[in-house]
Amino acid sequence: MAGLRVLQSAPPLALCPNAHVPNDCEQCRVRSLSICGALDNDELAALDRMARPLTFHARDTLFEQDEPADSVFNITSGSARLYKLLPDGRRQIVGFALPGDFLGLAMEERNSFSADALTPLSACQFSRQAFSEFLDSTPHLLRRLHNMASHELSLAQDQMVILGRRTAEEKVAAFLIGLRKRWGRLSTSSVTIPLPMTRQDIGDFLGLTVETVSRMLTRLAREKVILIVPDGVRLLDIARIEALAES
Amino acid sequence: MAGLRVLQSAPPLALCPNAHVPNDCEQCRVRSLSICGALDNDELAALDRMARPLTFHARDTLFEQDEPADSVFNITSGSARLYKLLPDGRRQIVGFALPGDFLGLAMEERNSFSADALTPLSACQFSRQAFSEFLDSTPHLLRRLHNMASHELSLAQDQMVILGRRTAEEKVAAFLIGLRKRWGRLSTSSVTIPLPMTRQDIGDFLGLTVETVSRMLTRLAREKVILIVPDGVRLLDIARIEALAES
DNA sequence: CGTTGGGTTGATCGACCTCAATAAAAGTGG
DNA sequence: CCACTTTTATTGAGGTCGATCAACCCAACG
Repeated sequence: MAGLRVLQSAPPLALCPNAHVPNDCEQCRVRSLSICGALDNDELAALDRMARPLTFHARDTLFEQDEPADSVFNITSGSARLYKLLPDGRRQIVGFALPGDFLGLAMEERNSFSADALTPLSACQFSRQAFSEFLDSTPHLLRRLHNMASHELSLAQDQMVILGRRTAEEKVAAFLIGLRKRWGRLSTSSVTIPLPMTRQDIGDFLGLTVETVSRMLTRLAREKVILIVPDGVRLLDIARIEALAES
Repeated sequence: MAGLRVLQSAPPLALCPNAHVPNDCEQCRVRSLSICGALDNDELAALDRMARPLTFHARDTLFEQDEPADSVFNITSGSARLYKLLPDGRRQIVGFALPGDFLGLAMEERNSFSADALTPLSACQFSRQAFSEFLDSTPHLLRRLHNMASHELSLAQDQMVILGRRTAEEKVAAFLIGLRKRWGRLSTSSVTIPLPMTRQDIGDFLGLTVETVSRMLTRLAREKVILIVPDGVRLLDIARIEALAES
């Protein structure tokens, strides 16, 4: 996997299945949110034995588009961007992965997009082969995976509406509301939304240029709808911003 | 289901599971392509007993966004458009359903989009409840469903690239290439691509206006890349159009 | 026939892009 | 800890692609 660099100085960040420290899963902060939540103790132990805990630096590549998909990943902390590149360099970000997200839902031969870390990131890595076999013997895990894939599909269709039929301002508002919802599931209150990605990333997610994203954020800030803070925004007028993002 | 009108003069169009004519499935032209392809004879017979064959006129509604999703459908002939509406009337078509396609992959409580027939259409209808239970007892059908959902997700991500990062001309070219591939799986050769949808529909799928779609098709026709024929287009220069749609 | 729902074409407009400059922040090495 | 570079963010001026507005054509159909 070209460009993949795994941290050697692995601190005990892995919070999920870990081959060396069995049953680490039980302390995993994202267990109930991720695929693992579908498993009983015996199954969790079995999955545990298959898992390799990995950590990545910001900007490290998890995997690249079109390469053989030997592994699937379960993110336990940090965030990543998932993107497709056109031959001429244009980029479309198809999603941002947060803790609890599973990469490799499709279980296809090759990756249909690239993924790299936006922040230091830890994940449980599984051999696709082994995971697929485990799936065959654990139908309710398959059901869980299918539900997650269905949910992803639904989000992708929402994103199609945003990309195809919304103005720049609405796009940015919808993006913030969408992220708020996802962060909300992980932490408690969510008036302050962390933005680990750059303006360029946001633009490539929304089908806009960096400049337009910056202008729209500035405009929202000028109108006291949001407050721009380091590495995030604080939502000051949630009703206004939801009205803009209204679906 | 408001607006749903089922043809009463039901001609023997239903080619899949049929409660009144058992084992019709075996003659179903789309069996191998649809979910049914995953089943052995006994399972097919069981599914058969659950199926209600339905036919719709062009423009009939199959189901509507936000309504309770009591049924799932397997299209056996004809085509449909799947779309989301914004409160102010803007529309995004999230996909076109062709024979063999399954509607209701997500198995959620409510429909996340509306669907209506573009042509006379026949489908096998299943109670979502009953289908879900059947799924629990037939893991390889679930696997099949998951594979189809994964494929849908992948198509949705491709569409995100098209919507976010391509020009009007590229969008139209990519649309034609994408349809060609899908029709090709159903029939034999595919230089002539049926277009059962209007220019407005194409526009709402690609994030363009009717006028722009019309202009792009006219331009491609003027440059002898395509030939516009009644209810479709003929691809004259497939290399050129694939270059435009290049992913 | 008149009507209606597509489809095409032209003229004009504007939302967003492009290009450019500057500012602010984050590394990097001495 | 401070110069220096590199990356990211902001802001402005001007250009362009696709939208909007409007006219017209054509085929289907009652």
